[in-house]
Amino acid sequence: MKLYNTLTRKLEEFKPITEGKVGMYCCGPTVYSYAHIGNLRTYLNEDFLHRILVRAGYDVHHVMNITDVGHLTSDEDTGEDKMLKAAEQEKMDVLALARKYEDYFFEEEKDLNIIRPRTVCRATEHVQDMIEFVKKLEEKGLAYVSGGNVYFDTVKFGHYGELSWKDISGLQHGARVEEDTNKRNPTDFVLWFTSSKFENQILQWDSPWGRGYPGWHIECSVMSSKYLGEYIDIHCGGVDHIPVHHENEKAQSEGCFGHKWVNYWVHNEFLQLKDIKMSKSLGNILTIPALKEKGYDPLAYRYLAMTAHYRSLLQFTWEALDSAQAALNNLKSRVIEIKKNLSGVVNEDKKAGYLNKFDAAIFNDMAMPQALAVMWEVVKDADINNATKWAILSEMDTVFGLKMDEMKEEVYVPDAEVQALLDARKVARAAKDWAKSDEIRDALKAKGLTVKDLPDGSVEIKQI
RNA sequence: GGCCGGUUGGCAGAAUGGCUUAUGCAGAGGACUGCAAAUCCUUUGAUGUCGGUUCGAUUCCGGCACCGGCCUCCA
Repeated sequence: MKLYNTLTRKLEEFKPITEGKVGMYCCGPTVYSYAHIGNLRTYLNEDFLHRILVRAGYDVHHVMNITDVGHLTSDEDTGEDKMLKAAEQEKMDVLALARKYEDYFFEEEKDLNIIRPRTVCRATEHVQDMIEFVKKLEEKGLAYVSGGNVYFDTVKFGHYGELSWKDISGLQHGARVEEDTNKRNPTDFVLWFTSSKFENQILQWDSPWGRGYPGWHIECSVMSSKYLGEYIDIHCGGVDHIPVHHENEKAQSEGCFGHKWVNYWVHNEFLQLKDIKMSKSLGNILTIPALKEKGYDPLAYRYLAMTAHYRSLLQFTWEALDSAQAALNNLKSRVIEIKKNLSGVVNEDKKAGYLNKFDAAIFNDMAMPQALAVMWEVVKDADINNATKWAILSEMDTVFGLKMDEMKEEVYVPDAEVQALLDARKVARAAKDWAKSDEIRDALKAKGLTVKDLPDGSVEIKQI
């Protein structure tokens, strides 16, 4: 399969380090608040990648970190600690807060049918490993202590800036952020904090440099190498991570290991809300529970995410979500119809033809919109039987993850009151008393029930 | 200030040097229905702008306009 590699800015043929296996590390959430649907677009895209790799026959070891250690809002020794701030606001212990939002996060992922990574690792449970890692960097002369903190020396590292194609000399340092005068170079970043102003930071550990806590980037280098080794096939994250977080992870990892670290860097574009930039720090977040409350199926959001390529900005509008929900509903009724009668022989030629077309799309840098178009072709193909359609669709759904196998007619059982209304309407219709019939239909509609008069004279009733 | 990306029908969003510019939703017409709903059939509709290259450009190149991103934390 082909993947776009941020490092080379090119589409490259994917080749695993070990035949048949893929090690994939994805930056996970910082658990001080709910994950919003923008965050989740990235995790959805990573789920598609995971599923596509599985379809390609790989044994995928998917690792995701949970950032549950307080980290500053910047690489400087300034700013505020987001976790600590949230914990104060919610009057909770920091760790309890982290667990709470971690649980919420996986609930949302479950609603979106995202496969849980094989390894989920928490930063707070790997602090000793981080200390060892920083010690190695220190031994190699790539770290220095200044003002009590330990910093990574990006100039000594030698090839900093490769990922974001950043020219260090051209950076306007301090233009938008307070300068940390402890640093030797503007791009240097903290590996271990001891002298930050957060004396009441609850999550602190002893270290050779004093009591403190780790810098933000170190956890990813440490945990990824712990679970995947020093060579990683794919590293994912949002595009926002390219210039700082991933650049820093890469520098410290390659500095520590002494060789190339990640073969393919895959970055997801943002979801964009019209007129609003949604971010946790601004507090204007839209979450899966919020969508559910408005009556949307979380899988409608999953569907929406599939309609755009992962490297394009996706404009989120309520109209777009409505259209995704409508498409999902239509798909559901089609799938239910298809599954009602699966007798007959599968047309293997047609099946192979469609799946080849599908694979061509997904293996070409995850062209999910095109894969969806192929799916609709199958659904609407009048020349193949249901057995063939279902054989194709069920395979496609291992990638789409729309739970097609669970789609079934929802049987509505009317209560006595509703049944009485239905009986009364039946009588009215038999007498051709249309006014009365319509009146009852409106009354049922007010209760959230739609009535369909089927051609055979029976009545179908559904909850809206 | 520096560096990037984008502009496709009503919305979202693919693709492509020429053939009907996917797909979903919405819209229109018809069948069906007492009327609806659902379904089925049919169907309208788009490449920001000005130039250039070319037999031919939505696609390649350049100017302009507008939108967005990054250089701070962020998926």
